[in-house]
Amino acid sequence: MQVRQVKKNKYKYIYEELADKMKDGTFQPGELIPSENELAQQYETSRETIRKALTLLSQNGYIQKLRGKGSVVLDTNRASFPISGLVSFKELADQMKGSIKTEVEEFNLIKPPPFLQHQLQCSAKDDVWKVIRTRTFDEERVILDKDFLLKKYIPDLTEEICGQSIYAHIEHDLGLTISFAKKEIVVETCTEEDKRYLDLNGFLHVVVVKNYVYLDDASLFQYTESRHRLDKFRFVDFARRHMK
Amino acid sequence: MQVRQVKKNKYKYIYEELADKMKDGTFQPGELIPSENELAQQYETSRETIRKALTLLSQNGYIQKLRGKGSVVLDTNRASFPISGLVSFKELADQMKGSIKTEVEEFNLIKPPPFLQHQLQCSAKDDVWKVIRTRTFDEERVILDKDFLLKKYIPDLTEEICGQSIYAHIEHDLGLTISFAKKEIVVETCTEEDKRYLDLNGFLHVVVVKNYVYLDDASLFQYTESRHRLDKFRFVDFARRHMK
DNA sequence: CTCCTAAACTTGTATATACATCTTTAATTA
DNA sequence: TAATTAAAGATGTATATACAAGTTTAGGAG
Repeated sequence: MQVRQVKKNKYKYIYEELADKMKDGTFQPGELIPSENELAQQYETSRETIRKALTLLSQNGYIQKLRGKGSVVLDTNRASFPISGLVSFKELADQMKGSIKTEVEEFNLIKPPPFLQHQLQCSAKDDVWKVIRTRTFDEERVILDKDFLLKKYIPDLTEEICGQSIYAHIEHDLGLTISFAKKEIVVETCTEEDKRYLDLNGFLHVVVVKNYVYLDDASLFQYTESRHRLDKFRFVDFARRHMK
Repeated sequence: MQVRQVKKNKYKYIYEELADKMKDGTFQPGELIPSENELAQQYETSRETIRKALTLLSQNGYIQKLRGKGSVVLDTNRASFPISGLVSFKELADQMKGSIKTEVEEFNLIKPPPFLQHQLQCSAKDDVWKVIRTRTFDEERVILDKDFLLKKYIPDLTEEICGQSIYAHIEHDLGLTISFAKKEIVVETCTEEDKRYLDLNGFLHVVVVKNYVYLDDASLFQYTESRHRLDKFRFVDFARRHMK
């Protein structure tokens, strides 16, 4: 247990620690975790701070709060449960077995055509990084990622960075915070580009995940199309109904 | 403005009212809403209560909180934005144009085969409602919904209810609260059942949305497969990254 | 006029208290 | 013994205060 700064993120620390205990099995699904008052004593903090941590756990599908009873641990073991969207390919790949490879097929700076101006809500004069990458599982290219990033937010992008993780560069190197995304999933017929870059195995359609990604200050900085071969697509999500 | 009960849901009321103001355009995207202290004065409440309402708005994609600046209104106008999953067909249909029709194709009580026992985490002796419905848009049957509900939670289901909205029956008639769901989206090759019930127009695959739906007390009561014709499938989502 | 600084305002975190509401347990009463 | 009641314990909501930390504004120094 590390030293905590005075007024900073105690509840996040508690959230992380409790989440870890559920992931490593210290808390088993179906069990009740200690009550809010007990936890407040254990962590030498107030009940409200514990409640903030538990609210986070509830939102992310770790627990269900039962009024008058306690907080029961939910079953989150469905293989590699991403706990809701916004997981980059790199993060996903880290959790998976098998041989995974990323190849940068195209990398250049462009002036956005009209459709991109619309998607990125930018002008024709803005510079945009265009990155096309393929993702290979078991010697098959099954995902085509088309990334468009505004240069005004990401000034220094290289082909090497794209071969690793763009998100890591943004968050670690640039110190920016990716905050939220709007996601749309549809199915489209394959384009010539899909046929050129992917091993389609005769499939005529791809699942397209369109992502509009925003920074901390609510500025849209990236539009991404992730094009998946039908048989290799899978999306899992946890959703609460009334968001209380 | 209605009378509020003493210690009940003031922050939810404020959340609803502010959300309405964003939906009807009183607050425009890009604008800053009044500060927390101003809102606390307007609603004659404490800042903490306002903060709970704003946290909800943030989680549901209505606003972005900017430290030191204020809360900016996000653009939620992308046509019929469901604001994250768990939207039933009935709720969705209410928002859409065109002729939409639901037809109950099968309705009976069964003993669950092994695969269903696994999906619903129940025993072979439990009674399960099996409901198969088709959804028709513009004279084409494009969605096949296969619902399996545990009778011990939903004792009195009728074919009439299934023709309307099962969710409304559960929440209004039975007074139960649907709390959360785990969702999985994959693509599968069409089954004979798909071909029998849907107008597939030559498509060989369907998008399958598998839903595990839970009640308030964390009990799993429903497993649903929603099978969509490829060209009619669309899923939109709002997701925050670090869930703070 | 320009630059810098300090004040004012904003959201973020931590703590404390009070009471409501629901569940479970224990005690009481018939 | 059985049913009812009361108490204890759990989470939910509302309020208040204090300070931290980021942003903007206003004012002063040069």
